[in-house]
Amino acid sequence: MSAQKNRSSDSESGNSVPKAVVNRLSLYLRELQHAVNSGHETTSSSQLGNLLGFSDAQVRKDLAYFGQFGYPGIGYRCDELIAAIRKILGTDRQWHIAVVGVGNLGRALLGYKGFLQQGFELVAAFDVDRDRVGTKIEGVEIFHLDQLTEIAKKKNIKLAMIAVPAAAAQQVADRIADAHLEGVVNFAPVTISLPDHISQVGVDLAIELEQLAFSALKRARR
Amino acid sequence: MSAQKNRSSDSESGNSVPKAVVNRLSLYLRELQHAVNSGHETTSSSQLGNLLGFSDAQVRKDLAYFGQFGYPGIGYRCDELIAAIRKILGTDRQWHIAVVGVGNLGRALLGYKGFLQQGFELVAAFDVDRDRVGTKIEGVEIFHLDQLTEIAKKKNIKLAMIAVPAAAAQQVADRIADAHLEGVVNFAPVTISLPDHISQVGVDLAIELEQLAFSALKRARR
DNA sequence: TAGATTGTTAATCGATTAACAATC
DNA sequence: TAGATTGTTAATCGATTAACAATC
Repeated sequence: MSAQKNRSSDSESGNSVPKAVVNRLSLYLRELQHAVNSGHETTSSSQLGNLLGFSDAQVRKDLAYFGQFGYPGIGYRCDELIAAIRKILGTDRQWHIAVVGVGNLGRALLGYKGFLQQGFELVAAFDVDRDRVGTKIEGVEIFHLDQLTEIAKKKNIKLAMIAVPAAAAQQVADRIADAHLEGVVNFAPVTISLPDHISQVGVDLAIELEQLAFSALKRARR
Repeated sequence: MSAQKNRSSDSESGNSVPKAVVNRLSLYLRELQHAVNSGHETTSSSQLGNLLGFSDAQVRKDLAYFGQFGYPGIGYRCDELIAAIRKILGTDRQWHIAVVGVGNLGRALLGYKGFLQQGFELVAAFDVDRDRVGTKIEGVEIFHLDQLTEIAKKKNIKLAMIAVPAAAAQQVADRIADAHLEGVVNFAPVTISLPDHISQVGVDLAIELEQLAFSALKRARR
C-alpha cells in the first residue's frame, strides 16, 4: 500500500474516460474481491482478462487511465488494486441511496443485502401510497415522495433507484431533480429526462431479454 | 406493411452486427411504441435520435444493418418500423422464460407484468427449497431445479433469469447448460461461465451504482 | 541470470459522423 | 416545384490490440 503512494495520478487532466472502461473497472473489482476470497494474494492482467473474456492488453490499458498499480514481473497485489479501484469509483466511501416505489421490485431492492459491503447503503424509501408511508420494510422507513427533498438533505442521499410504473417515472425523475440528487438507476421501461448534472443508468428487463432473443435467433439462422 | 415487402434484407450475410446496435434497436422500439401510444403515425431518424440522445445519422446507420424501412422525405411509419424491429429482434414470436430462484428478486420478477406484450412469457419458476416447490406465485408454478431439463423441454423454455445468491449462480448456470437453454439474464453479482452457444447478459446492481458514483465524483472534481 | 509481467507507444480495427444524391 | 428525409459513402474519430523496452 505504501508502495502505491504517489504512483497513481492522472484523472485530474481532461482525459475523459470512456464509459466502457469504468464499467470494466467494476468487473475487475468484482473479480479481485472473488480472488481475495479464494485466498489469492496477487493476480495479473492476463488472469483478470481470461476470467472476463478481455485481452490482457485491455486490462492494462484500462488501468493506465488512472495510474500505475502493478509491479512488472509480478502482476497486481489484489488488496492494493481493490483499494485503488474503489478509490477511483468512489466506493471507498459510503453512498446513501433511496428507493422510490415500494412495489414488488422496490421491496426486492430493499431486501437486497449485497449493497453495504460495496459502499452503498439504503437509507430511505419513497412512495405515494399513504398506506405504505410511515411503515418500514427491511428496517428502512418509507416516506411520501413529497418529502424527498427534505429527507434527502437530512440523510445525505445522493443516489436513487426508480422502481415505479413507467407512467410515473418521469414525475419521479422531476422530484429527484428538485432534490438535487446526483445519480439514478431507472428500472422503469421508459426514457426519462434529467438535468445533465444527474447521471443515469437504465435497467430494462425487456431490453435485456430482447438482446438474448436476438442472439438466439442469430445462432438459429446460421 | 405491404410496402415493406422485399425491402428488408441483409442479416443473412456474414455482417455481424455490433452488440451496441442491437441494444439501440431495443431503445428505438421502446420509443416507437411510446410514439404510437401518443398517437403519432410517423417519426424520423432525427426525432428518434433526439429522444434518446443519438444523432440522426446513427439511427439511420443502425437500421441500415438490417434493411430499408423508411421513406425519403417522409420518415418512418411507426407501426411498420415496430413490426420490422420486432422481427429483427425475434420478439414477433413469444419466448418462454423461466425464473430460477424464488427469493425477493425472483418473486419481483414473477410479479412483473410488462413482459407479455413484449414477446416474453414467464412460464415456470425453479428453486431448491422443497417448501416452495409445488406452490405457485403470481400464477406461475414452482419446480425443483432438478426438473429444469424436463420442464424446459415440456414448456419450450428457451431463456432464463438467474435470481439466486452469488454462491449458487454457477451451479444454476451448469443446470441451464444441461437443459440446453439459449440465453440467460444473470442477476447474481458473479461472473458465470456458460457454453458459447448460450448468450448471457449480466445485471449487477452494485456495478450500476458504481458507475453512478464514479460520474458523481467526476463532476465533483471539476 | 532467466522468466514473467508491467506500462506505454504505434498500428489496427471498428464505430460514429458528416455530407449528399436519390426520393417522396 | 420546394422542402424534408432517407440510405449510403467517405472522412473522422475513438477504442482495441500487438509489440516491446523497462522492471522486478
